[in-house]
Amino acid sequence: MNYWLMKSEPKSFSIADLQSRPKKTEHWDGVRNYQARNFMRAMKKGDLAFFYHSSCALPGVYGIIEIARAAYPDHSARDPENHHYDPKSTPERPLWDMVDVRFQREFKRPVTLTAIKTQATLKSMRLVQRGSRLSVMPVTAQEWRAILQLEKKS
DNA sequence: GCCAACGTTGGC
DNA sequence: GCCAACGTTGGC
Repeated sequence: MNYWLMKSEPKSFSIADLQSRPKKTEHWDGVRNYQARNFMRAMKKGDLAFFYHSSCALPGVYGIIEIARAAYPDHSARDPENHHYDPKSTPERPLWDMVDVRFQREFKRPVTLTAIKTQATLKSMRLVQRGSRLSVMPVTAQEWRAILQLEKKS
């Protein structure tokens, strides 16, 4: 089983939005970065991910979601009306993928980016590396446990 | 293949 | 709104 972190702007899609969906499940579309896409392709059903809120008052990890379906073509890439439309993606050769995620739980209090940055054991986390802008990234088992520890402390 | 210009991300 | 950092595009 692998661990991940997935970013979303809560204005567009928050962990509360996911919880309110039928079966608490939604597809994670709109990823248009090759490295992030490749990470999604490496995801397996049953993997766990942190739901991270970005570009908001309090950026941080807000809860835990589960990968409910492995990567499959992101149809939003072929919709000219969609903000993430990409004409390079065709039915024969879909360029972009998405996964389905299911709500698992929301933290009582978020583990903020600030808290993560000040935690010595999380200094090497990809999230806080200089210039790291990936919206989907792997998390090690140690980092996963450290974040859960921070949740308890908060 | 180089690289300038441009677009995007995301914290602050 | 600013801006640093990075990715992508496209002319040459």
